[in-house]
Amino acid sequence: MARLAGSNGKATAKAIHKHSLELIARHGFAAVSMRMIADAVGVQPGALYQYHPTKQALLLDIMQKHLEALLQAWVKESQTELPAIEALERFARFHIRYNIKRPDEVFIAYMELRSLEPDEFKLIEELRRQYEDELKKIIAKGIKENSFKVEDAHVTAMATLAMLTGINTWYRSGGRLSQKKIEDIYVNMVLRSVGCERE
Amino acid sequence: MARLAGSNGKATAKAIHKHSLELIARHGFAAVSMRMIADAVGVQPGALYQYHPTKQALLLDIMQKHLEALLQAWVKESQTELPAIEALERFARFHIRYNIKRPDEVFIAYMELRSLEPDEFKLIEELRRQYEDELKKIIAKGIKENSFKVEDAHVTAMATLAMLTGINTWYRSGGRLSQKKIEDIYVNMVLRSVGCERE
Amino acid sequence: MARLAGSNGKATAKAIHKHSLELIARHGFAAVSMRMIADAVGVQPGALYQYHPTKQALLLDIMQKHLEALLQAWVKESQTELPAIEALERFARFHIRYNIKRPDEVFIAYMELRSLEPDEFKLIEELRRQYEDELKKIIAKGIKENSFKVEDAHVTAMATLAMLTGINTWYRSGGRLSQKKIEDIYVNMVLRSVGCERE
Amino acid sequence: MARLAGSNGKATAKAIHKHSLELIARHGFAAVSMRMIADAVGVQPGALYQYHPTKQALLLDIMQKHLEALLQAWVKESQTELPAIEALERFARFHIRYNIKRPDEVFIAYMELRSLEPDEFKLIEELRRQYEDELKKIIAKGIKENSFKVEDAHVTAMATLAMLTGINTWYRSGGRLSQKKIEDIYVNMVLRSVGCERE
DNA sequence: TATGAATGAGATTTCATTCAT
DNA sequence: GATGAATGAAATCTCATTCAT
Repeated sequence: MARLAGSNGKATAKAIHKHSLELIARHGFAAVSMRMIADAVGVQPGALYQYHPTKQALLLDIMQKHLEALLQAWVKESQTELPAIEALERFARFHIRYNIKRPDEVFIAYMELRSLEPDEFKLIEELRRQYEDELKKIIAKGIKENSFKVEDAHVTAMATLAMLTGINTWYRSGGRLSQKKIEDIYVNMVLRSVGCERE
Repeated sequence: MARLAGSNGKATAKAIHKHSLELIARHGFAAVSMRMIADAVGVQPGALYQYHPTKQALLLDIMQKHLEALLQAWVKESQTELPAIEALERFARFHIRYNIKRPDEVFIAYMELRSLEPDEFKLIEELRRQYEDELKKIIAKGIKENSFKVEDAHVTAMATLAMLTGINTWYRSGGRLSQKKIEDIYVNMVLRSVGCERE
Repeated sequence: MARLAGSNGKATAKAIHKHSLELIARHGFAAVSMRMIADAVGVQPGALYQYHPTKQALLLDIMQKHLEALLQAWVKESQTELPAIEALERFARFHIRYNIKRPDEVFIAYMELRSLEPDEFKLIEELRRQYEDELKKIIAKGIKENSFKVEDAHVTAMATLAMLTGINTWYRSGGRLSQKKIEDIYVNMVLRSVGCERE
Repeated sequence: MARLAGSNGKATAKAIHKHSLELIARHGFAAVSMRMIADAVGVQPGALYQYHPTKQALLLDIMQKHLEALLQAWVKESQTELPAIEALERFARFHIRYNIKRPDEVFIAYMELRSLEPDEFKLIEELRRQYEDELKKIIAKGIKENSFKVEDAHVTAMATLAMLTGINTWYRSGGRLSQKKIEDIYVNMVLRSVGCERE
């Protein structure tokens, strides 16, 4: 009918974001219908189009916001003057902590790349590349400092990221291991894998 | 119309498998229609139902066949009496070699779990668990033999698999590094990450 | 929000009329949405309902205003005491001149009759009939005066109107022929077609 | 569900054509929904897409088929060696007879030009131009033969066509005048309008 | 006088699936 | 073994309209 008493654009926008996130992470973008999202939000499907012109645009918004927030959070956390070993540890801990709290965003950013149109894909890939570069820079520094013993900087970065991000495939909060413990285990594995033993 | 001269069930079955694989890997199960598959195969959509009772069954068939073949291939390759270090190296090399040749199957087996019905999911999860157990056994052995220094057998197995399977996210045949070289780099990282330095 | 500083009802009403006219003429009533009109005017769709209770009413307003203005203009132009030949020429020149300046109104009045509700249709048809009757009266007079040689007054009127109104289907201002020249050509054709030669 | 016993593609295609024609002529292309057509035909809306890939394509098909049939019919009817006066009469009679039997096609071909996409429009315009050229050739011949007295060949052709096609706006079969009588009246008006008196 | 948020209905189109042939 | 014709349901998106603000 019309505008409901008490209805509020900002609140609806947030609700759409939240429920899209959950639904797309659980079922996949292609398997989630606008009706499902609308039902979750508590509006009619047509109302969604006040906030995103297409279903695609909704997906792009989710991915873009996530990656931009990730980058910004790392920029805040990182310290340029750190030795490579400490920088790597800091990166690993940051990555685990940030991602473990946002499993849906992380999952979507990785799984739904194929659902993007070419231009959208380029945009997201660029953001992802920027984040990967942060790790590559640390590894390159470690090599130059002679603190890391690795065969190939690029391969090492990819392998490290895969390992760290992989936590999300099995971690459930409240499980056998505390988050802190998991962080420690992974940090040790990562450091050993780049050939730097800590006693 | 009736059966076309020269039409052949076995060939059609294979073609369906091949094209489903490619299409589902590229676009995702939910985004692939039976018509798309039929077009790729060169038949009418109805013909697909001679080979798989539903679209779901087609997906299950693909995933099940892949995991069973993977397990069987590993059984053939593995040697029970090997020391853990060598067994881990053998496993890593096997995993890389096998998966790098079958990116579509691997991708689907990982990505489309959520597209399965509960019963189908249980079946596939059981196969996946069997494969993971092979790696866990090796790690457990290494711990008992005192050749590995790891904090947690389960976490180590998960992290190792994530690292190895992650190759598929960036590897393109004909790239900068030969497959052999990649194998070597990853084997070294894996061995170092479980705390066992070689030479 | 509330009324914008500088917003002005009269100006908005005029803008709605102008842009509706253009859009409906170009795309057809059914193909024009209230949103399209609102965008062209530069307001939100809801604002249109301050001026017309429904989309239908907007269309009726356009058609009615046009036909009433046409009739009034002819009343002003016509002179009852003229001989039929001169009256016919005057009518033809008037019709061409008036319509050639208002292609959108003419087009809509003819094309969108079917978009009207029965009652609206009756109202518009009555206005149109009044205008046709003006021509029929002239032709009847010419027959009585023996200055026209035609087989059927009604058919002649219909044919003449079709011919004259047809100009709008091909005329573009600034074309090969001046408006004056077109008028002359058509007047000659019309007069000849009712069998009255002028030397 | 599935193919119905006795269902037949050719018959359905014809039914779609017939009912689309009627509905679009009555309500206009934009105001006719695929569901309306499907209901008239007696199938589900989806079934229409076995015959035309889009609603647009259905419209184009109707217009193109009509204009091609019109041209072909005229080619069959025309005789190149006729004097211009007789050729014009023959054209006028053909046009009236052909169009009076197909009011829906004629109406759509004229009214729905604006519903076409640019490429479709070009295609239809070209066919329409070919038909107009047939009349223009006759008029040009009459001018060269000195049997017509007209000011401008193009304008005369346009005016003549408008007059003739205009019959469809008021003619209803079974009305006051027989079709033969209407033909005669219009032929006389047309001939007089090009300045050629017949006694 | 106008906006901003929403509705409920309906538009075109696609889909998995069926089954007579 | 495969086609050709169709279904019934659902998808994305648009629309006229409403009404609190």
